[in-house]
Amino acid sequence: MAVKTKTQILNTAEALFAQQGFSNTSLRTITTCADVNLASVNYHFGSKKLLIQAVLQRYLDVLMPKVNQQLDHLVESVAEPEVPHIFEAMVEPLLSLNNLRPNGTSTFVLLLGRGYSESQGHLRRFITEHYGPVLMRVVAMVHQALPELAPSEVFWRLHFAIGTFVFSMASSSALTEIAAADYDQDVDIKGVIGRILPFISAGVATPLQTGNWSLDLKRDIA
Amino acid sequence: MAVKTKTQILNTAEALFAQQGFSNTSLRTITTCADVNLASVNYHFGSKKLLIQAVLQRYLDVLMPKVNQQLDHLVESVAEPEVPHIFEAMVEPLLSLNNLRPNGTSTFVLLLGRGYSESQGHLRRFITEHYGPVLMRVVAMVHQALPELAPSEVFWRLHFAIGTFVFSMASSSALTEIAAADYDQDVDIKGVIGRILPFISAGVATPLQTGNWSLDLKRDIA
DNA sequence: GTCTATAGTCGGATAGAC
DNA sequence: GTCTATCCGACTATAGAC
Repeated sequence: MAVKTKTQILNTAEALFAQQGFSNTSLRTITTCADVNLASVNYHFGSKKLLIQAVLQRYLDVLMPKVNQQLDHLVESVAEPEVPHIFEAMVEPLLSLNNLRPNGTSTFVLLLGRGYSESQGHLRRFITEHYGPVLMRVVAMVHQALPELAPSEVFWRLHFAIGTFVFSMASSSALTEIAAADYDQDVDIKGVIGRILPFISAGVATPLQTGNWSLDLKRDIA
Repeated sequence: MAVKTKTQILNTAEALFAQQGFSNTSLRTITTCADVNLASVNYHFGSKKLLIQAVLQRYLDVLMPKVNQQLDHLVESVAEPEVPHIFEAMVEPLLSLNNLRPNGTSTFVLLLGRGYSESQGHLRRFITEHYGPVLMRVVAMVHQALPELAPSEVFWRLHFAIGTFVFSMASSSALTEIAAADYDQDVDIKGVIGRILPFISAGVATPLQTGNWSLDLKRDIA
């Protein structure tokens, strides 16, 4: 029963964090749902912050090496990988999280989104400290595929892509429901990802606007 | 002093909500910063939830008619409005919120993002109940601009676009922080919107993929 | 309308017995 | 490792004097 309590807490916490967010999920709710004692969280993890990090670490420790591996394969087979190839390379590692745990993919992406929008500094620091090199590599490869873009522009577009991904995962149950009801479609998470990839690839790789967007706008609406 | 307290609360609350989110902003903080009594919030608004709705309503009552008006102008001047035009048409009303109040645009968009990511049901219900028709109109116009796409595909892409926008706004403090630290950039809300528009326009209007994306992927990583 | 004071709730964290 | 019991802080909301 020693190890079991710890993983039981992790499993329950990640589900609740993904559903309700970090700050809206209390340790009391977690321990009640997990059927463990309230004090055991602090015993095993030290604090709520460290529990949050542990929940994400379980996924990142699997995901990041696989992404790195896929990028290795990519640069071996393609001399100059384009943006869609780079994004495609990340899909298989993401989907493999479903083998790790039921609904592992969507859960992980949801947690990632929570980390952003609740903007708790400790989480971002934790991720960049532990998995910085792989993240840097992705950014560098995208930049190499789009040399005409300034580094800051690459930064913004990649975060927009993450935003698209995260929001869609967060709403995916609602979205697939509507799709089923209104369009008679049966779409799973793989299907959603398949629809997102062209969207974000086009967004990231779109050429720079020649004129000033705002000025063009002003003219149109004047 | 009768009306003044009420608007003072609204002004202070919206700034704090935008900065820190709804649940992380206490009535104590609001009333202290507004230099009014703690009990006055419940006297004027009834509850924290209704205060949140009142804060957003002040913006939506100005924004939504303007969006509708811009769409009127658009269909008058352009026979077949394209996707970028439709998105552009929403920018001027958004930016006009800066005339309503200092930093009105960024405040409103931030609030909207918070509303999604904190996913309090009452807020989304409030918005769709009060401003549904204008939202429906936008969907119809985008579909008209992309007749080759199935309605379901339009549905998916518009939600991707919303996701990009909402996530970026909700995380904009985190993003602008990183941009300032790593790229020495000082980006305001107009800059963020200007970067998002080309991204989501390209994503929404991208041609359908000829082959099966997932199968291409499988081949690449096999 | 505005204030003080406080009730009532829920949160994270810990001490100490077992 | 696990439990009970509890501390202490922060919050929403309200009652009642002015």
